[in-house]
Amino acid sequence: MAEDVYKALADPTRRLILDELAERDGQTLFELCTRLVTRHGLGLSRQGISQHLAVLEAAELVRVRRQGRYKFHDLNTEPLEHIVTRWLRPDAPESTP
Amino acid sequence: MAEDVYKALADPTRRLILDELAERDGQTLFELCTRLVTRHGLGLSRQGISQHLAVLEAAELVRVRRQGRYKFHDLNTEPLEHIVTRWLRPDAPESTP
DNA sequence: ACCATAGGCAAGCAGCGACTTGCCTATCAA
DNA sequence: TTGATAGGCAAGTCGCTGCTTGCCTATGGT
Repeated sequence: MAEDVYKALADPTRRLILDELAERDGQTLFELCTRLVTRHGLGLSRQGISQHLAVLEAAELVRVRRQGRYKFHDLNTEPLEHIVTRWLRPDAPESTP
Repeated sequence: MAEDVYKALADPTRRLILDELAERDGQTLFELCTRLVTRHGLGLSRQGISQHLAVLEAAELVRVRRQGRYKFHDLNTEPLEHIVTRWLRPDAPESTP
């Protein structure tokens, strides 16, 4: 659902995960765990991050590709486009010739 | 705070309020009440909408101008710009010459 | 002065969501 | 095959938040 995007972005930890993936795509769950702890100092269980990734995946903000026993996560910014254009007024300066 | 924008957008009722204001700026609380009920069919108390407006106002998505006993609400889309550009990758096609 | 309208404050309830803990499955290396 | 690594499932706790109800303030009309 496209409506899940707003819910997915509501949590600050999920936004940090998106930040991490924006910086380096294709990270696995454990990579994200260690980087979130060491770089952002948040103490969170592995399961907590896994659940956050599930939400981001449901919102299609994160795409997943499996390979062996690894599961790589890629950022997908496409759903973000719609959430701004929804409320852009028709009086936008660049749309008026 | 800019972080409040995500929280403000998380609720579907608040998004409807933004829709209403995008269509017609400068509505008062009672106007929004009646229009949300009649046009979108959601049964919500006046106080509920008032609290939603407080959240939107804190996120600076809605600006307020008082006049007599009336309080008019205007949409402000400016905070929306940042929430997309935050995760836009540097590999954007239009930025590469 | 009176009453109706427009809005605000505060307490209370109920449900969702974030997080943990414990256990289970699957893949790779030795 | 055994053990270690990568990840998943399910139940349970706890706090936040959306919503209601009741009462209060202030402005405007008559």
